[in-house]
Amino acid sequence: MRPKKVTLDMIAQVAGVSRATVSLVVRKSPLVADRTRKKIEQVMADLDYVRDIGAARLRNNSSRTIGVIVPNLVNSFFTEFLSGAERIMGEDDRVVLLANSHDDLSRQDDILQRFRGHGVDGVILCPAEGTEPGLLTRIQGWGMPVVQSLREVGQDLTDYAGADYIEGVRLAVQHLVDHGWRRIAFLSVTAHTSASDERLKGFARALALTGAEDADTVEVELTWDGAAGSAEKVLALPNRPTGVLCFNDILAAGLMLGLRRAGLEPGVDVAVVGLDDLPLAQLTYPPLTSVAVFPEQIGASAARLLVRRLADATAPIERSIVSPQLMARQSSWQEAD
Amino acid sequence: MRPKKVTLDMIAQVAGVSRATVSLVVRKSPLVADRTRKKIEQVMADLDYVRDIGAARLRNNSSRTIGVIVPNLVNSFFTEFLSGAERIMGEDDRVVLLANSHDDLSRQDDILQRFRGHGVDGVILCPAEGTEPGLLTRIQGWGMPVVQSLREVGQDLTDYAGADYIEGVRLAVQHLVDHGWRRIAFLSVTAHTSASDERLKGFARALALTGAEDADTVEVELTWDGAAGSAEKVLALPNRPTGVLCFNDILAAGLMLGLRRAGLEPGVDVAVVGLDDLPLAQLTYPPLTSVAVFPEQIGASAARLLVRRLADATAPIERSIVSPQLMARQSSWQEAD
DNA sequence: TCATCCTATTAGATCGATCTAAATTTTACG
DNA sequence: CGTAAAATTTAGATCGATCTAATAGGATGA
Repeated sequence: MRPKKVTLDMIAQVAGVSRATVSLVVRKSPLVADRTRKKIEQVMADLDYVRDIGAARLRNNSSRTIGVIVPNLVNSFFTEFLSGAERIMGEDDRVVLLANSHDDLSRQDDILQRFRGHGVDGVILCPAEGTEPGLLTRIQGWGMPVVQSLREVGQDLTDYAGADYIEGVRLAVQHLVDHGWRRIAFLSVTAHTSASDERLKGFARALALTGAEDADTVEVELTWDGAAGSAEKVLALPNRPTGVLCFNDILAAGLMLGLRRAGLEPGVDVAVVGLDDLPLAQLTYPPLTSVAVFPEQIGASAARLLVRRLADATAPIERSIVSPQLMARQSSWQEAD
Repeated sequence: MRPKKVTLDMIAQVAGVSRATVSLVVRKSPLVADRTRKKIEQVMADLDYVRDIGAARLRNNSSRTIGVIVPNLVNSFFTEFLSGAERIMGEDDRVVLLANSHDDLSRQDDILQRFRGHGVDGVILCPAEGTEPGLLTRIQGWGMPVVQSLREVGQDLTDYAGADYIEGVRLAVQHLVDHGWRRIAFLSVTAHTSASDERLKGFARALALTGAEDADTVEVELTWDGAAGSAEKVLALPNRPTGVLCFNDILAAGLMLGLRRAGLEPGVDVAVVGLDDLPLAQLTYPPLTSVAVFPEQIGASAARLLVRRLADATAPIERSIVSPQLMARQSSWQEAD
């Protein structure tokens, strides 16, 4: 029924050479005479040959496959991240195995085993909440290179690609202060990862640096309900803030809606600033001031770090940090109209 | 350096049985005696054995890998779609290869070749703009089962999972009419795929069905610039609409901003309705009335269709259509406040 | 006791490409 | 022309699991 697969042997047969020679052509070795190469390439094209990478890997141990594990996929942040990683891997003629840990440790373990069984060459991991540094060393013990991204566990265990949220938060706070919003609160999330720690740390530093007044930190869940209820909590702060910096744009958008429901005009009565600059930041009303962190670029960097490590397992550990950029919009900066 | 890989042979050696028996245990065959199985399982656990699926596939032709090709990844619609597909495949102990065609035909071809080389068991394809039906039959000629999703090319060539946009559009138009917005325009995209055709067709039908007045169709590019400029075009229509139905929520959100910039209040002066009900629909101001199409479910359905076809290549072709649901919000339905 | 039928296990070939080491052909040069 | 050196090509083993067909060891029944 299904047409027999075209193999190296067939090509060899038809071209009148040995399997080994054809293999050399496939791998673009310079050892083959030009005339021979031409002839073989012709036959390959005629028969529509497709090299079986699985079989190749069995012998030479490179599957040209890498795994990416993200903790969720509903946030479009991760989509862009993936998109960047996929792009670079595609350029290097590799393929991306995708999996979603849902921030669940045992699921994350399952995925790693599955990836291992599939012989992936390496992994880009955004560790699930609660991941222990031991996991990283265990993975490396399997001979599987890892790059962490967006979140980090352990100190200098692996290469890392991420955003500079410390600087991002500083930009945001500086911007608020520059526009006269001096009593600032931070709207954070209940889940604790290096991603939230970093922002909190950045917030403390930025306050010190700018001399702004700390109106405290509020934590909500990173869900629609959490976002919806955030305004209430923020407005209940004893020292009511004039500006609020949010963990990400989703919370910021939710906060703006809540403020409005409470009769306050975002950007006029209270300034709101988000982080990440997702596409939705441009679509809220008023458009949301946010700090762009370029997830596509982070994904691409993570991929590049992994490719580099695959080429040289002994290279020194590297960190690639993408610089953030403030996108000032009307949620913090009403122009006279 | 890197610890030698644990193979079936080693397990066999240690357990004092043959490789073949161990293989039977791995595949959970009932042919093995209980005592033997126990012993072998113990050894596998002790040595941390991981079955090499690539090697297995070489012999038995199932890689437990499927490919998913989407035309872009920045739209969070596709993320949710992916998330659903990945979930079902994970449940079936399969792994997802992800690739992004960027709606580019030659890139789509490349990806298919790459997938072929990796020996994927099947593909979920959201065909790039301009894909010919011939491609589908070609893929099937390779012996590679395909499920189309979200977009469809050709008639009943493959299984298909998608949303019922005809009904979705009907719901939206009916809703507009019910709330007194009777002169309705459709804001579409310049790229023509089955996805846009279906919505346009649905629009024509819905007008006929509800007796609403056609205020014409406007096409813009599905980009931020396109969305931003859409209001101008809509307002320039000779027969200025009182309600606008949009291709998706991104355009709808852009349109609302544009309307506001032109001094019109969305939901009061002009009703706006989106399609897809992305998370951002709840975060715009006013919150956007939209038709939920449940991309996560569509992705899951596509995956289920593919799993089914992998099990039985001769099964009749099936279509799985998820029913849409109207989410009424304030962009079309101001309550007195 | 022996033929028969299970049940449990296994030897050996096999999937498709790559690697090693050796064989063959070509070229170069005295 | 002869032979060493260089350039090409190749036979055969190999990666790790699965499949086929055959085998060993009981249990059963006549």
